[in-house]
Amino acid sequence: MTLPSSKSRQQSGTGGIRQVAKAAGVSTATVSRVFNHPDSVSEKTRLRVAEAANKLFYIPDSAAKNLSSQRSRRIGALIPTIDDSIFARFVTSLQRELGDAGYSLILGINEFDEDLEVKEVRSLIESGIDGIILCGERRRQEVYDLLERHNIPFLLTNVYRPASKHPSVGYDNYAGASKAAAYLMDQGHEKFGVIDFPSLSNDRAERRVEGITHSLAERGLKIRPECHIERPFSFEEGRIGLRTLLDHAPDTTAVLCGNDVLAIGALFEAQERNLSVPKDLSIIGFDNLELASQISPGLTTVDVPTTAMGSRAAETLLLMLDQTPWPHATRIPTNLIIRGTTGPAPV
Amino acid sequence: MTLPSSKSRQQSGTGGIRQVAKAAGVSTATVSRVFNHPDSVSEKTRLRVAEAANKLFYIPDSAAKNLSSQRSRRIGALIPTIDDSIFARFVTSLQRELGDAGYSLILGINEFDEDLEVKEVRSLIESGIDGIILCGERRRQEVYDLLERHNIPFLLTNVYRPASKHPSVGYDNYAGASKAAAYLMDQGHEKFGVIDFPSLSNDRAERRVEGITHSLAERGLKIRPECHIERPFSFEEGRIGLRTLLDHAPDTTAVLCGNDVLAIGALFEAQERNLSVPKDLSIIGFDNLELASQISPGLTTVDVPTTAMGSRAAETLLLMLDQTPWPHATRIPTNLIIRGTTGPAPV
DNA sequence: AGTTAATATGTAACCGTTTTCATGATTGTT
DNA sequence: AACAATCATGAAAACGGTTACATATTAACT
Repeated sequence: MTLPSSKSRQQSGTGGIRQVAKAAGVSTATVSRVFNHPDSVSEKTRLRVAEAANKLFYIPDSAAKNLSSQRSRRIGALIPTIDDSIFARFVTSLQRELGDAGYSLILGINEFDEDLEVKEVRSLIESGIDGIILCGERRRQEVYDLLERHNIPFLLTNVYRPASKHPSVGYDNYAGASKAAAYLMDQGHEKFGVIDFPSLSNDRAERRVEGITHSLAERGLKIRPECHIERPFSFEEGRIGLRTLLDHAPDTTAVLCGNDVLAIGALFEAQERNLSVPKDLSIIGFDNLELASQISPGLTTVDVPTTAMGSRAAETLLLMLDQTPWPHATRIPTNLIIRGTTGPAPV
Repeated sequence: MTLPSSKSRQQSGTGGIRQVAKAAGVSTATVSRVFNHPDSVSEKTRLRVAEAANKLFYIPDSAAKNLSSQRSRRIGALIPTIDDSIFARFVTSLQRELGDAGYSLILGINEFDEDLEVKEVRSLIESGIDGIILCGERRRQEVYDLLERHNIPFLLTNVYRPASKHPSVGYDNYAGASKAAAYLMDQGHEKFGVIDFPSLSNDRAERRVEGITHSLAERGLKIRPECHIERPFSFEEGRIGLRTLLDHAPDTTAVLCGNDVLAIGALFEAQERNLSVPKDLSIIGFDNLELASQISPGLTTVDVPTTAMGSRAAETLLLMLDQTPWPHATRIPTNLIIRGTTGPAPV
């Protein structure tokens, strides 16, 4: 007497789709079609299957789908931080657009740590992604190697680099910063200070500084090295930045900051020192956070439309995944917003 | 003469693992073991397989892995926004902790939209997750139904609910807010205003209001309905909130805000109206953003250690996934930070 | 050496979908 | 009415791994 040899390692026949198929009295193939090619199924069957699926709260298993279709519909985003409205809005926008297209976003936050970025890209690849969003251009070569080796489409963002071999969607840090510098020179300023991220680890900051330097040079001006302060990202650091700057160069009349947080920190410090802004000192930021318009005086800054950048980035990456021709570099325009922290140089 | 009926829809025998197996002269089972249970394979074979895998740049296919192991090592987080330092830090902390444990985080941002949350939970389940992090307790019942039906462990965060049947890790909004109210009453205030999120769609806001109401009631005070202003999240809305409040009740001497952004907006409005804070009006926030300590006067607020909450949440969810007993409710302590926006009630 | 226990490997079922091909049911054409 | 063309459905083979069980091999005792 032989029992049916039960070799199964798990209960069998559990496939959600099979239950739906049984409930609707059709084959699994038909159920699959109802969801993926509804037009190829007769109205009657479609309704019956839909009803059965509903009743059973059927949700297709993604691992099975992924395996069968050979794509994961998942996209990774490697970003330095989300505790900064600019990146937060960027990620939000990415998530919305990619989500609408049926992709989910996997986040890797590296806090400006390049080695961590390498680790994260490796883990993203292992976890199986269809494409990846990067911020900025400068990073460990290994990241590019890994991505290319595994044939994963990727897109640089927050940076506009038409000359790079990699596609990009972003704004022109160089142009934005030089526009700001030009405006301050038009107001008669000659003694400048710069407070920005450490540019060694941040190519965007570096580009901004280049923009400023170049713009000043055109009118025969320059920034003394001691007037170029590099500080990490926080209001407090902006304060420290201005303090350091004024210690070294008390005659400074205009300060260009790499982002609004540093700028607002600097503004607070100026106010605490009873410096009148903009009468004694002009301050200019970069990003245009909501806060910039709410403090008083309002912060003059360079507006960066991050949400738009997110949409364009998502759009572009989706084209890449589709193998549809995509724009190699998309430039998101920046805009100088003049408010109350800037004015004519003191006489 | 019959040809071998070729029914395959794709080229066959492509499984990366099979190539490795062939190259190393072993079975696929052995290759799998080399990667997942190396101790069960002899040294000699292990080396041979490892070499073959290396030579072929073998990376296991995650979809196949997921399908066969029935877990994805992916965790979803459904949060209202990341454009708020509190949530940004929370998510950052989650991502770090989960990442260290080999999980990736999939983000769903719903902008306080409950219907969107339902959609996102559905899409998360579809995309295959092992567990999920939720914020707050109140939401569409459907979310809970879906999660339970699909047997997905989930954890409520940002909320401490020992009495709920669902596990939670968070702070006590009720206690935090009543502590703040008590402090203001100790300062002699009697005419209160509240500016918070719309509590209908936010149980945390509701709990805070309950805490305040209860705390006031203990001393025979109450908040008139027209002094309870509900506004969405932004500095500008905080301004509008205070404007509305003072229109309805110009004699208000203390304002409790549901978060620092609303509170700082209210502070800006007060300053613009030349109300002296805290002499004429006391303002208190909730969250303790960096900005709260930097503006002047510094904002009195309730500190919420979000980063710690993120770690504990990650930790707890991992225990749940492991089926190791986990704490049903973890309370993250809040702390009243007294700064310059609060003081004795005007005489 | 003979028996037993432990260890290493192979075989094949299974995870839950998608899709190719075959078949059966309809419809349209003359 | 006969035949072809179209449409709807089903059967079963993939997708690339993991793992229960069987089997072959080696080590460990009497």
